[in-house]
Amino acid sequence: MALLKRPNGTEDILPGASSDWQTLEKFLRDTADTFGFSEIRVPTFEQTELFSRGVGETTDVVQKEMYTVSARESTFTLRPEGTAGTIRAILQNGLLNEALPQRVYYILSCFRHERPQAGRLREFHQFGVEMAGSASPAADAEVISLAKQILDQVGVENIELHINSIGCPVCRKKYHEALKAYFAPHREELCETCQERLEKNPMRLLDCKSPICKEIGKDAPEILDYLCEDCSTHFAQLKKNLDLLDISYSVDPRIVRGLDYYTKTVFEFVTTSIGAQGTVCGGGRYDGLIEQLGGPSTPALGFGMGLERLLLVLRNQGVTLGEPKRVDVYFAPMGDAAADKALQLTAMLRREGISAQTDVMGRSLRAQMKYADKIGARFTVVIGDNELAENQAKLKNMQSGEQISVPLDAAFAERFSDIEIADRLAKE
RNA sequence: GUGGGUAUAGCGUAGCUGGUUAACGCGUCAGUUUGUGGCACUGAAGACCGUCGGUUCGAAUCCGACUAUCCACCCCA
Repeated sequence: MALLKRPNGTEDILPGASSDWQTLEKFLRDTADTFGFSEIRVPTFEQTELFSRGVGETTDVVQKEMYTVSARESTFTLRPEGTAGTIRAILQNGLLNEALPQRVYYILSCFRHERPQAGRLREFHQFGVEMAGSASPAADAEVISLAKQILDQVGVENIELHINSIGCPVCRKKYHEALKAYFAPHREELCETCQERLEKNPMRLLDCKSPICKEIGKDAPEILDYLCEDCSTHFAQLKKNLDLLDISYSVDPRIVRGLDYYTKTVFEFVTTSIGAQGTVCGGGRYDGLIEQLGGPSTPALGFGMGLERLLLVLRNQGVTLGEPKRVDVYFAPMGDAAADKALQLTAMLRREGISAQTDVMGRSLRAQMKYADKIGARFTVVIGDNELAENQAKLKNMQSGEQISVPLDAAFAERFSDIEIADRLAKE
C-alpha cells in the first residue's frame, strides 16, 4: 500500500517544532492585547465573491491563486488572506456600532495556489490586525508600532521598515496617467511582463528587476509628487508620528501592494536573511474596503505577518523561542505490584498538574532508565518490593544524580513541589 | 504559469567509467548475568535505490517521461 503524502506546499508542524509555534502565538496574543486588540475568529472559507470584491477582481491572488471548492450546490473559496473575512465579520455582526475604533487581531492559515519556494507555501499562517474607524495617521502609526514591537521583542534583527503612500483613488488615478504617459514612448523596449503591467498596474513597472526597465524607469514620476493635499498631509503626519515613536523607516516609492484595497499608507517589514521572499509583514490603510463590501464608508487599516517567514528569520538568526516541554517525573516500576502502584501515582501527579509517565512497554529497569533519559525526564522514581514495603522511594534528580526520599502516597505531590522549587532555585 | 538543481532505510550521506548479498553515521529496538540513565560494546529491525517506460545478457548506476522537492521568476505574508 503506497504511502499517502501531504499536498504540495503544505507543512507538518512536528512535536519537536510545535513549542516554537506555541511560544510565538502566545507572545503575539499578549502583545496584541497590550495594544487593546482582541482576537476574532472567522471561517476558513467564505463566499468567493467576498474575495473578488474585497481583494480585487484583477489581482493575481484572485485571478489565479484561489482555492475555490464546491460542495453540493454551493461553491466557496478558502481564504487567501485575512482582511476580507475579518471585515465581513465586523459588518455582519454590527461591530462598527460599538466603541470605535474597532481593534481585532487573528492568527489563521491562508491558502494560495502558487509555486512553493523558500518562505512561500500554499497553506501559510498569518498573524494580522485590523483597526476600523479611524482616519487619523495616528492610527497608522499605532498599527505600525505594534508590528515593530512584535518584531523587536521576539528578537528579529536586520529587518527594515519601508513605507509609502499610494494615495487615494483620486490622486492615484492622476499618477497612473502620468506613469503611462512616461512609459508609453518606450513600450516596445520594456520586458514582456512590464508591457502587461503598463495597462494593468503601471506602478509595478518601477519594481521590475530587468536592467532595461530599470534604466527606462530611472526618471519616472514618483507617486509622492502626485498626492493630493489630504493624502500628502496624512503621509507627513505619519512620518512625524513614527519619528516621535522612535521607529526608523525608509520611504520607498516602489512599494505597491498587490491587493486592490489599499489606499494612502502602505508598508512592509523586509529582511534579506530568508531568500527572495523577504517580506515578513505587510499592510496598510484601506479606506474604501468597508464600503466596497457593503458597509458604511469607514476608514480602516491593518497588516498581515507571515508566521512561517518570521520563524525562518528567527531560525536563521539563531533565536530560540521556547524549549519543548519535558516530563517532570518518570516512575520505573519493577514487578506487577510496583506497576500498579506506579500507575496510581502517575495518575495522582497528573491531577495535580505535574507531568508524569510510567512504563507502558514492559521494559527492564535499565531500559526504563534509558527511556527516561531520552525523553528528558527531570526526575525518576524506581519502585520495587523494598519501596512498596516501606511506602518510601528515592526521587532521583536526573541532572545532578542527587536522590531524596519521598513518600509513595498522597503526600508525594506536595513533597515533590518543594523539591522541584528548591531545584529551580539552585539553578538560578 | 515560466526556468534551473535534486530524488538511495526515520534523518544525513557513500556507491553512479553499468556486473551479481546496496554501504556508513545518527536515530529506533533488544542485550552487555540477576535494582538505576547519559559513555562504551554486541546484536536486530528498517531501502523493491521517487514512479513508469526505454537501452542492455545485465541498471541504484545510461536515456526519456511523470511525480515530488528545493531555488529563482512572477506574486505576496
